[in-house]
Amino acid sequence: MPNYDILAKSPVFRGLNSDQINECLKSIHIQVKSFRKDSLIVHAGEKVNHLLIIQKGSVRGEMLDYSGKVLKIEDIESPRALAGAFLFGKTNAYPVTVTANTDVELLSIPRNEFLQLLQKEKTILLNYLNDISTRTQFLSNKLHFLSFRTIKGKIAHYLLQKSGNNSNTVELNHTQQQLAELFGVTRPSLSRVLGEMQREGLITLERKNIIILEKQMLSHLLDKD
Amino acid sequence: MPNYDILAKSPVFRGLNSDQINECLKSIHIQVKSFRKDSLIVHAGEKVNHLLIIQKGSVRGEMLDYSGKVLKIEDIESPRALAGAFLFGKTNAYPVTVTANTDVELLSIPRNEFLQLLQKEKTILLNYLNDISTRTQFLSNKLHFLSFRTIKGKIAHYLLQKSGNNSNTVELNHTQQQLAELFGVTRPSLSRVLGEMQREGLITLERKNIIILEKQMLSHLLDKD
DNA sequence: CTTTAGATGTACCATTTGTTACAAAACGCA
DNA sequence: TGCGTTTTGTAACAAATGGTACATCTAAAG
Repeated sequence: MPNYDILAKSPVFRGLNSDQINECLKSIHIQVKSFRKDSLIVHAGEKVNHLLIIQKGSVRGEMLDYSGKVLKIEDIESPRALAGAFLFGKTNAYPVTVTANTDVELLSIPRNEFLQLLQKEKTILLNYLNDISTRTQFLSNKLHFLSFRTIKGKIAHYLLQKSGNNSNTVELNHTQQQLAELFGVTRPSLSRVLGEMQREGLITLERKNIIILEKQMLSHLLDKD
Repeated sequence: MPNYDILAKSPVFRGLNSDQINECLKSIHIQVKSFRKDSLIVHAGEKVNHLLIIQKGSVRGEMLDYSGKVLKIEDIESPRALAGAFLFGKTNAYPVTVTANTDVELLSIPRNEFLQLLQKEKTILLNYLNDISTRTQFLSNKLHFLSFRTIKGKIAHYLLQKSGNNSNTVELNHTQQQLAELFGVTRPSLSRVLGEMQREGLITLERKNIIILEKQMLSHLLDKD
């Protein structure tokens, strides 16, 4: 049966208390499904017809390649929802195969019932819109970022964005290793290019800071392409 | 004043007839704003507080770089909406500067009023969810695609996706130049790699078709990373 | 102050891709 | 068919990045 306290923390029901959620769910047709550890929950390519919210446990999403080998793994934990943006839209199929990491309980809401919920409860609607929109914005930014071909371009973009219009100092909250992963390049390559840019007089490297010396020059790196 | 016939074709109001749209808009507070050709409509970074639907004319979205130079341009034409996914979500600011290509009329709906509309009209809600979701899915796919480092990997992914499970022939609807742009690489590089893959016995190149010889080998190219 | 694990700088070479240029092939059209 | 345009194949070189290895530096723990 539904655990309203957990659901109250989920991205969809956030902002409602247990009683309100109880009230909402009473009027629509829902199911709670249980899965044993390591059992298959959804297969990649299956149609998405229900909103699935993880009420208990943890699952992993695995992208299978064409030879059946695992490509990427993302863990999704207890109060989150599965593939929110795939409930609507054209494709309408799970992009990943989902497997239970632990014993799992899922709250399953059919798409049409969920639609009713969205119309009835403004908070849920807003939550859901926020969730999808935020993801879209994130992907959009990521894509823009990856569109810079060279490492130098990515660094320039990153620094200019971080520094804003006034400051010339960027504080690094990440290690070079983390930055490299963010940029999709290897750590030594990143380090090398940072060194080059310092020798060229564009920036100065300090412990946890990077000081921008030639903002003008940096922005010109972004012109091409 | 609102042009209901045009709006009936917009992604948001699709499926409703002019009368129904008229009915919807009567109950909420909307504005129609006019802009002269080449005038500034929104500046990048401005808060998105209204859904803007282009009722007449065409606008361009320009991403300005840090030195003030134009980076990319996207044209948005008459029945479409501006920055739909940015009405909600965290960032909530226009990612582009929007300028009028022609004389333009925009239907402007405040976010809160639009929320009411979403709750009242199921069709509009569904339209809007479909729109955002489709964009999210598109971006998600694009990102997955770009995550393959090498040209060979991208080709392999492209061919396997296009061919499906049964067929071994992929019909090309694009020139190499178009494919290269899709992959984000130069045309000669693409051609070279295609040649290599043919010499390696993975594929056979024909005029408008590519025949997959070693599906197994192709999929193994996607394993790493 | 040492110790030690993690973070960083850097060097060397192999691969990959971009750039430019040109020739051959295919295509469309008069 | 013949001509001009577009598309494709390919070569030679430059530039960028990856992979690996190792030395140095830093910071936290003792």
